[in-house]
Amino acid sequence: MTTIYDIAKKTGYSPTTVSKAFNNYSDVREKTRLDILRTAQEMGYVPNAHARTLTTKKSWTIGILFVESTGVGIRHPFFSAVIESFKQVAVAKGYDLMFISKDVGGKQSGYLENCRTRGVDGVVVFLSDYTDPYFQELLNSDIPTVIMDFETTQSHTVCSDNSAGALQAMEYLVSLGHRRIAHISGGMNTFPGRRRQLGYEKALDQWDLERQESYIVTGEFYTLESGYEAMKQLLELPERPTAVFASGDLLALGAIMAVKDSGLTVPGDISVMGYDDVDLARYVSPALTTVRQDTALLGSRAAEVLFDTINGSEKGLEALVLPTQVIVRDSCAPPAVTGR
Amino acid sequence: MTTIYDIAKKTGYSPTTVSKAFNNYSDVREKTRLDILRTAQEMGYVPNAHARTLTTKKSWTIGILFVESTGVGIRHPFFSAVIESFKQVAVAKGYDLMFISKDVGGKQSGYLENCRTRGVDGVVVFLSDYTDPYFQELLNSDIPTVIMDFETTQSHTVCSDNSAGALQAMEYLVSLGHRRIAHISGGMNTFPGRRRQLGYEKALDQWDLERQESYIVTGEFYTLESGYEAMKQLLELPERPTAVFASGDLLALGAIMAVKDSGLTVPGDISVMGYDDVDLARYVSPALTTVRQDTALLGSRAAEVLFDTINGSEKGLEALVLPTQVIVRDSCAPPAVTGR
DNA sequence: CAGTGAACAGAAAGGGCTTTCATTCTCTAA
DNA sequence: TTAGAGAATGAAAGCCCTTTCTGTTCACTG
Repeated sequence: MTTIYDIAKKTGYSPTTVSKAFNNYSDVREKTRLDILRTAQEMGYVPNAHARTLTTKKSWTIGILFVESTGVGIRHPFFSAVIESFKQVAVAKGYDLMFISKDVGGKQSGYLENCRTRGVDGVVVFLSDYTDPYFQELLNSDIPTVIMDFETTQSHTVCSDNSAGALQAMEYLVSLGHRRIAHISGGMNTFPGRRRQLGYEKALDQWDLERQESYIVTGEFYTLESGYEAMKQLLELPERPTAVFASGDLLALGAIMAVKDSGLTVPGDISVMGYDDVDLARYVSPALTTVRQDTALLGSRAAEVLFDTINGSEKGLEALVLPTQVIVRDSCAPPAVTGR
Repeated sequence: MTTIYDIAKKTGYSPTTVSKAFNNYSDVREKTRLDILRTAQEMGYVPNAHARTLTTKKSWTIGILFVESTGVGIRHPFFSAVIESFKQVAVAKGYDLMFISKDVGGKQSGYLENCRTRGVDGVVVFLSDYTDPYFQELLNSDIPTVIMDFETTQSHTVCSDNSAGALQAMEYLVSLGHRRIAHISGGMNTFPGRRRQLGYEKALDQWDLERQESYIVTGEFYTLESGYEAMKQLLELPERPTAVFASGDLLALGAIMAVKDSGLTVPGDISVMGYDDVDLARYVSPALTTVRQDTALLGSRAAEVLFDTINGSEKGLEALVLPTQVIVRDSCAPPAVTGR
């Protein structure tokens, strides 16, 4: 492995000058610099990031903290979409991304410890369970963080406007003429789930819609299966809703299957609306009407906020809330005019 | 930041002993070790991975090299599924994962350079274009690598048996009674695409099926759109195929759309088979009959092979080829008995 | 011609950890 | 009692790089 000492020896300059040449110090003559750079090239020199980090305390590494309970991991479409766009900004600024795990070197520890050990310059956080004590520990630390899909005053946060998104969805359904609209909630233990349900409830007030306890059913973990079960319940109601707003696309797909299985049609008998606009929403039949989150923007804005902090801008904590958009496809229609 | 020197000072032992205590050297008395560990805990000591790497030349980091042309990045379902399972093995063995980009610190360089700079212990490679000169450079280096979805004698490789998978697909179609089977190829410039097409052609021979130039159409980039276009072409053929084997699920979905748009049905008029079994294959209608790759196994086997190499097992190069499986759903049926 | 400042270069001290080798201490056996 | 064997500990060098501070040279200025 070639080091700056080897280059120093070969060129006759000191290691100091070699280092300076690489770091564009002004007190190195251009000719000297070129000489050193050329020799370095010839000798196949590659700088050692660890040695550099050791002295500069800067690792040019961002940690990705991503924990969710269902085991899909990276495959999670929302996560991967956001991270992809985050990554582009990061790479452009010279940072690389590293996954942070809870245990380091086989030993049970915590995120914070792993972050410190690895010396990351910042962390981007995706968590389904924000009550995780290890996460709290990280939050209380001085490591720059940006948290996705959550709100707290302890860190920068970036999320889309879940409540308003739900409201938009409801507005669309109302505009089609629906009055009996049910909600398949993602559950109150995830932040977006809570917010979307809140949006749903706001909508009930706002347009003075029928409010029934039984119109809110919870589908755990945003899975297709739980969406199916939730819809089954809704279908058995004496006063069946004419439309259903599901807190996630998979929930909506499950709901659609349940409707079909019970011999009814979507959107003929029941309209179903999703949330997220995952890839497959356009491919299913009927294509899913849903609320899209701007994942690309979420990722890039998060990156910008984080790098601003890392570079010491004193803007104070940012709580970005990004707008959503209703994507109209084929799973919603005006309610059937039934005997009344 | 607490260092071993701080602990040394506080406990009265030397830094050497402190270091040894952490690394379970046998020449540290148990009492001493416990004393040191407790003090470390109290002082909030966290080891510095960079310092350690600097001396040991081991970073406990695996680089992920993933480059593809279409811009989906991490969202790529095959990639993310494999990496997720790879990651689990890696974390269990104490390694963390880091994305390797082509340019390091804003400067254009190469994967190899970035790997060396970051001092990764190994690399797992996903590339759509294996002729990339930067990749060749890495391949020729001495950094342990495992390459997914590719075969070469210069590195470990892990891929599923694309050719056999295609053969299985064809076998299934033949078993349904099809004789005029077309192929929507992913193109010859990706390794899996080539192999699958090879399997298709083998099948033609094996079952003595109708062989027509025009039965092979290429859908670039495995996109839905190109699948659609490819199918359009096939539909215009004077002697229309009764079944189509597509090299990827999105191609197949596009094909199905084209069939529907032309007023025909799947599988009534034409059977369509995919490859990959992406998540959405089960959700579309008709649910897609396809060939599944065992992504979990691909990832974990790749990890094992790589860690074996890193830990110096001298097993020689491995070229793992994993079996595939036909997943029967609703997009294939026996050919319609047309006027003959 | 002394004095000044710019331009260029290098010595040396770290940064936090590991590892080799030497040293000290404590027993045991003769 | 003492040589010798372990057991326990530590000194010091090294990993590769950055940065501060000092030193030298040289071209000018007044």
